[in-house]
Parts: sequence; structure tokens; C-alpha cells
Amino acid sequence: MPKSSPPPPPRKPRADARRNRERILEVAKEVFTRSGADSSLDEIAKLAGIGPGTLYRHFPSRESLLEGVYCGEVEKLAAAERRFSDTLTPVEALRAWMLLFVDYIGAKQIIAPALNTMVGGSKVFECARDQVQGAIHRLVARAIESGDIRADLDPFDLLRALIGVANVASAPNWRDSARRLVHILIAGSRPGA
Amino acid sequence: MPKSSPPPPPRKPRADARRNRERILEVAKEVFTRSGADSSLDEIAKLAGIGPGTLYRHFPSRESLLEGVYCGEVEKLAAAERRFSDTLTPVEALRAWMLLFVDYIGAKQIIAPALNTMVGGSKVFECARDQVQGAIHRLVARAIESGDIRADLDPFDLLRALIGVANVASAPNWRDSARRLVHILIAGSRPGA
DNA sequence: AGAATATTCGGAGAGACCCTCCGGTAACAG
DNA sequence: CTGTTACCGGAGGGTCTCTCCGAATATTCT
Repeated sequence: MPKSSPPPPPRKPRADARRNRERILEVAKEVFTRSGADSSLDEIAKLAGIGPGTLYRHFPSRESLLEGVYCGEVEKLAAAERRFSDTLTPVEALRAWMLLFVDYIGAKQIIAPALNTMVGGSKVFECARDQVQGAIHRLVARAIESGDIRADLDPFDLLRALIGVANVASAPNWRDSARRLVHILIAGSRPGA
Repeated sequence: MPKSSPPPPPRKPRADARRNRERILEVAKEVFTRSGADSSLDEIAKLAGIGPGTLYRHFPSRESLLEGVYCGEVEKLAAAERRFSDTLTPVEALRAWMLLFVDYIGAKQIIAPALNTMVGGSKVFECARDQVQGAIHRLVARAIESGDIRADLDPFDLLRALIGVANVASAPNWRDSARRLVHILIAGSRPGA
């Protein structure tokens, strides 16, 4: 007689698997930050002290590894959205969050190609995309409600601009430039403009 | 006794060399537009009906090939700058040129990584960079003079934003989004803002 | 505790790509 | 027409990505 219960939680993951997964994320984050998004995956595996097979079983594609690495950062961004919304005026919360976004994303070299999928239709990066899109959507809605931002502003437009700005994070003083651009974007989104 | 005249024009380039160079540019433009900036160079050579060696002699690096392909487009942008400056008010000339930039550059998928070097310090892309930087510099200077744009606006900031926006040219309706962003950028650069 | 079993590990290897080198060949000058 | 020069094109070394499979190990059941 077969078990009557439907397939129970198959088994709990093995300890070494979890350890390896975390070590991979740790090393990948460092290597991506240092050498950009097209670093050698074999090099990451070697630095993590595992074989390429193990790396590819945990993260079948380069993009899935990038997603794994930056999902943590994205959660911090989502948390910041809640914090800013609680402590700042709507438009200042939006500004602060945008500045933080530029710092967080731009500081890590070159997530660019992966980020593009965030506004595109790709299926990967779902977790990150939903969180970021939700955050900017709420921030903009609040700022529109308070009358500081034009009602017809599409939050995605701002998001695209932010990602674009973060893309160009190579010039020597890109950071100042990016901050000035955030101010320009917000000024250009005011009702009077 | 050596020739007294300094090295005369060494020789005129061979006919097949010029033919090959043009064919390479033609094919590369199509492939880059279709498959992005990291297409296989071997594939381009094969499609052009030549060997890899020939491709690499004409264009030693991937970036130099990209520069060769897009230098023509950039010249059209420079020409448009002159035309707009002659026929439009300063701020409208700036707006029209920015919209044209987005159309020209964003329509070709993925020049992104190469474009980044345009605002960065890289030595490649010099021809294109100088033309584009000169154009936006003149447009902004004229608009500042007429009082429609804040005097402390850095033209490079706008250029970086444009390149960023063009980077994200993947979403279904990126074109409308990009046009809205140009308007936001200009509105945010006005003196009152 | 000890055996059975399922899952993970890690390296070997196929395929693609980038780029270089060099012998053959075709164009230009005299 | 002949010599010289520059160009052509493919073969090949090195690197990277990603897959496959035997060996090793953690977890579970008796």
C-alpha cells in the first residue's frame, strides 16, 4: 500500500550544499564588483574552491548567479524605501531613494546588462525586479498625492533613467554627475515644469 | 645618396583592401544591430566572405570596429546639431538634438558598452566622442546664453543621461519612455527649477 | 550503530570564440 | 613584363562556457 500522503517535503537540503551556495555568492559578489559582470565563471569556481560543475548546478546561467548575488542588495533598497517613506516628505523620500539606488547599483561595476532585463520582459531577475519596481511605484505615487510631482509621471521612466545612469558608472567623477542628474530628474518631474 | 624629399605619400591603398574594408563595415553594422555588441567577430568575417586575419588587420580590436561602424552615424548627429542651431530656438534645438540622439543610438541595439568609453577616459572612440561632446557642449552653451537653461548645468551630465537611456533600449515601448525622459531632463535643467 | 539510498561534488572534455602568425597571392611601380 | 610590396586567408594556441558521469558523502531507515 502506497503512502497515503502526497509527496511530503522531499528532504531537507544537505549541509554542504548550503555551505557551497553561500561561499559561491560571497566570492561571486567580490569578483563581480572587482572585475565586472563578464568575469570568468570558472575563476569564481576556482576561488570558491569548488569545481565548475558545482557552480553550474547551483546557478545554471550567468544571469541567475547575478540575480543571486544582488538579490540581497535589492532587499536593502526595499527596506530603505520603507524607512524613507516613514521619516521624510514624499518628494524627499523619492530623492533619497534615487540617490541611494545610484550609489548601491552604480558602485558595483557593470551590473548593467543584467539590469536591463529588469525593465525588459525577461523572466529572470523576477525577485529583484518586483521589489525595485514596487518601491519606486509607491514612492512616486506618494509624491504625486502630495502634489510635488506631476500626476502623469510614469515611475518606470525614472527607473529606466536611474539604471541608465548607473550603467555609465565608469568616468572618474560619475558619482557627482549621477547625483546632479537625480536632482535634474526630480526638478523636471515637478508639476510646474 | 638617400632621397632628399621626406617620405612621400607611401602609396595609394589597394583596391581590394578598400573594398574589403567597406564590406566589413556593412556586414558588421547589420550584425551588431541584430545581435548586439558582443556578436562573434569570426561570424562577421565569415559573413563578409573574408578570413579572420583580414578582419583583425583592418580593425585590431572589437572597439575599433564599433567605432568604424558608428562613426558615420555620429557624423550625421553632428550635422544635425548645426542644422538645428540654425533653424530653432536654443532650447528647442537642444531638445530636438537629444531626441534625435536617442533615436539614432538607441535604435541600434546595445552600443552601450562601447558608448561608455565615450564619456570615460578611454582613447578609442576619439573621433566619435569629440564630435558628440562638441555638439552637446555648443547646444547647451547656446541655451544657457539665451537664459533657458541653468548656467551651472554640465553638458556631460546630459550626455551621460542620454547614453544611459539609450542603454536601456530593450523594453517594448522604450522609445516613448526615452522621449518623455528627454522632456523631463530639459524641464529639470531650466533656471527656475 | 550500520547499511541503503539519494544527492552532491569535482574534474575531464566538447564546442565556441578571440586573436596571431605566416606562406601564398595579387596589385602597383618602373 | 618583372620585381617588390602589401594584402589575403586559414591554421592554430589559448581561454572561456557549459555538460556529463563516476566517486564521495550526508541523510534516513532498520
